Amino acid sequence: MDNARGPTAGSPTLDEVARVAGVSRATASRAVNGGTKVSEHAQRAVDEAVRRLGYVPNRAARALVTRRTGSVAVVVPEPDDRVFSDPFFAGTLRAATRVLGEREVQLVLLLARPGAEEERMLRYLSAGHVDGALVVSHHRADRLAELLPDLGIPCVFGGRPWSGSDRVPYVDVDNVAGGRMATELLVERGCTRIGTIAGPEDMTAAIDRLAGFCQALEAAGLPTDRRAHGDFTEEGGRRAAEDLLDRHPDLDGLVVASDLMARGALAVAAARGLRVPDDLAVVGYDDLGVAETTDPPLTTVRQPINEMADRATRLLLDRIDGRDGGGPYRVVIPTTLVRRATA
Amino acid sequence: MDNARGPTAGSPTLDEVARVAGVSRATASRAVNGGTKVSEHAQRAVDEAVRRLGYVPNRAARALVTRRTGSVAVVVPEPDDRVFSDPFFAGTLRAATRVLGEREVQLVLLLARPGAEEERMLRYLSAGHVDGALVVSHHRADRLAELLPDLGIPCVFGGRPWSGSDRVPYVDVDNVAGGRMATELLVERGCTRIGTIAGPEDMTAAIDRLAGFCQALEAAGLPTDRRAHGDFTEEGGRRAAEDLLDRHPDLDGLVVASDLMARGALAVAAARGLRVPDDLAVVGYDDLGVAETTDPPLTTVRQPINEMADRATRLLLDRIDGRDGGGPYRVVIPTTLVRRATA
DNA sequence: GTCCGCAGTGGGAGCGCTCCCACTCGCGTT
DNA sequence: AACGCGAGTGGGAGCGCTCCCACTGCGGAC
Repeated sequence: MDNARGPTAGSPTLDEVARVAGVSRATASRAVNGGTKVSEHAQRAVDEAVRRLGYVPNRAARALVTRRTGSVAVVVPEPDDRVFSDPFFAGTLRAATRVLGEREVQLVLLLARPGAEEERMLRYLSAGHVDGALVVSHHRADRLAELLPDLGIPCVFGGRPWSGSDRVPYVDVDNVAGGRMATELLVERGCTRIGTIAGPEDMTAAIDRLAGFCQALEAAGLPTDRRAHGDFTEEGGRRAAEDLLDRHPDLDGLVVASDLMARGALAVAAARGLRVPDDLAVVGYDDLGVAETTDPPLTTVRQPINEMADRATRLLLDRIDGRDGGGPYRVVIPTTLVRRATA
Repeated sequence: MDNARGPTAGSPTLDEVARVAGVSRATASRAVNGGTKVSEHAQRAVDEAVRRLGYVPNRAARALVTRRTGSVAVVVPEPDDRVFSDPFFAGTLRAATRVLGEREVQLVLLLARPGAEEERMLRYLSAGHVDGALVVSHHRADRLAELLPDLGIPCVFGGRPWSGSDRVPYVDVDNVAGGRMATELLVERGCTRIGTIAGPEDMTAAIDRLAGFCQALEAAGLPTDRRAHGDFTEEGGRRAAEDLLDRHPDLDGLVVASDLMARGALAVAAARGLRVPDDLAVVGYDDLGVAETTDPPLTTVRQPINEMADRATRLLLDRIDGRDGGGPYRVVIPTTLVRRATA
């Protein structure tokens, strides 16, 4: 059971680099990490040695002394298994990967359902195994926004957190404005019996979009009580649409809090023989790939998910590096309306 | 710019644990890591000290000496941004997270499009930053199956790899049998003009399903040339169905290599006024959530994705631990047919 | 001409851990 | 009574790195 081919078989160390370059280990170290106070001559020698030996710094050794792990966690406290069916995650993960990759920071994925897994996740985060945490898809029930700041680990939320919004930095899209824009479009179109399929009540994005919906209707002097809630999935949208249309068969406008749900609603409308947009105008939310492919193509509110994740990740990196005093910090990104065929 | 509150502020070390427990650091270490050769008395004292101090081992220090990082990479060499829209990933990631979590191994997500990002990914893997790699969604163009074994890092493929299948361990579902079963169902049903929407030609899963399709048709003495290819997305399925039905309007049976594509095909059939299953019987592939919600509900081949990812992850862990000689190793998991309304 | 300052350098300590090895001690064996 | 032996223990080295600090030259200021 000899574990591998002896001790340092392979991986050259900084010592070897130093020897080959004819300098001390300290100088080699300085040369490897952005050469402050290193003569041009020494720098070249070290670069050359690194190249020849194929030297790669040992992350563990470096982490031991710097107390930095060079990795950040993407935390997904999602009770629902279908997390990934939401294109929101794809975009977030992809953008985070890119930004982190630029800086050679590794992305550790932490998937945890509330309960026992959440326990372990918190333990993990507080153990200092990562330098920071990016929290995505936060729900009211997970008390992450309250707990994380006390863990002493830098964190940034994607989407406005519950309760802790004064303690925790976050990047969000302007969901209130988005909900308002979607609704105003229907008002301008001449709809007067406008309803909404809102998202889950334990997510701030859903609450905010609903608030925007109400604002627009109140401004137009229209009632705001035609509502149903879905869980951001297509099936949930279908059920909510059935429910809403049963209760309000005279609906002529519908604001849906996600494109996936809107697709479900479109199917229900078709099944009931409602022509879209003539009988029922529909506006979705996301524009992350599904809106183009619905039938008819969905008018929707675009979330600049890529920009959002990008900003959030950079903000986290900044905080890890101690830039920007560590106070709360928020970025709100505007949304845009994308007109297609349903409204 | 004082970085945090001094050096060891907080995190107790093993030394402190040892002191509190009244034993040596060596004994404390033994007690903390599965207590071999530790007296019951000492074990209790250490456990107590760990609890009181809230001790958590420093991963970096441990990694430095054991030459183990305690993390594995999940490699997704996916050229397509829509990776996550495929429920295949959700399942894989979720199962891997669970298995890895049990052992306190962290999951590092490596997303890399072929090209520059792939370069970096390979560099990363060879630098020994992770103990092993689980490769998911491998394509012919990424030469991972050839390159990885030479990197000296344990790896397991989810799905049969191209070319390197003799050098690389993998876990796969029996796609040939799955394709055959789906096709046989249509044959038994009495269909005689059976076509297929196959997956991308650069993925083994697609090739294998197509092979099963051909086997079944040949056994029944039916022609196998009614084919179109899609990219496993709904939109791709739609396009392929249009194409296929344009070329063969008389089709009475359709085997589709993924449920998402099948949904697209169903939409096309509906648009053309074809009744499913009476005019056109359809069988999908996956049963990972979308098959239940199509209209009508899709008859499909179930991939035990959870079991597959579970096995693959455990296999990887075994190889990392040096169990099972390190030779090639393959697991092929059977699929089952799930009958719903489309065939 | 002496001295200060500063760029560049190397020695060495030490991060927190594991593991090798030498040691003690109580027991059964000869 | 002397010995061997194995279970349990502690000392200490060392993993590969960074960073503090002391040192060497060499230029310019006095």
